[in-house]
Amino acid sequence: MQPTLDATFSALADPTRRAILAMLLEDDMAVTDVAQPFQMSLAAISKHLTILAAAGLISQERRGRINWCKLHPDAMRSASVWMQGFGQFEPIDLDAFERFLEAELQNDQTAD
Amino acid sequence: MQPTLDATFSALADPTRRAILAMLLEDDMAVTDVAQPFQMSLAAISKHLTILAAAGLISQERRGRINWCKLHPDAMRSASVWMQGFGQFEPIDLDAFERFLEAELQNDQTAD
DNA sequence: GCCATATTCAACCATCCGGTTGACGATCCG
DNA sequence: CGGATCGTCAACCGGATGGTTGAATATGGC
Repeated sequence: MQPTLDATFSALADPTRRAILAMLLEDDMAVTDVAQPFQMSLAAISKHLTILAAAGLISQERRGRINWCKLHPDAMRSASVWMQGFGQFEPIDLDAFERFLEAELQNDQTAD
Repeated sequence: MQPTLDATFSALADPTRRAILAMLLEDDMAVTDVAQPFQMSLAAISKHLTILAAAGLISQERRGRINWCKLHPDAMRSASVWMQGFGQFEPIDLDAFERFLEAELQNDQTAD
């Protein structure tokens, strides 16, 4: 069963969670490593990850004492298709995407 | 200035608001007409419309005592591009979109 | 002018959300 | 074994969110 549009969109509505997804684009990560760039507590990040997992956007696989987080971009498909129904947006503008990613990361990682 | 991804995604996170957008795909509508299919109060719908307008997803133009709501799908572009950066989702699947729309409307309009 | 219509405003309420801290349960390592 | 590391759980907190109702403000039509 696919997660709902509700779950997807509200998971994506938080900048911290979007930044996490962007980080996971690079590689799978342990929870502690995901949390490292942020100012908030580990517990807070853990909650965010739970929400992302509930929306199907990531999976968490425990190996030893490490919980590996893996991106599942397919979970965005429904939401993406839904939006595209409102107007065929250009297939993909990677330049724009890069700019967004950078902005996101700068906003959220608050290099101290 | 473009509304933020925050505003866009959280506006889209509510099923009522998504249903409203779907309705506006057909045509511009007055607030009262937008509210008609829903069970909640007019004031509640009015608030939803304010949120959608703040996110740039609709505009409201007052003509006489009627406030006309108009869809602005372009406001979804940033969010759409952001998501597409996580995987090139098929350009557009109109069939899937139709199904989603129908599901949305059935869920939200709660034919009394 | 007066009444109905269209819409927002203001106050209020319950619930959800994002964060905190502190305790706890596992697991790895020396 | 014992200590450090990884991560979640539970309780708590303040502020946002989604809804309500009732009054207020235009505007339009007779």
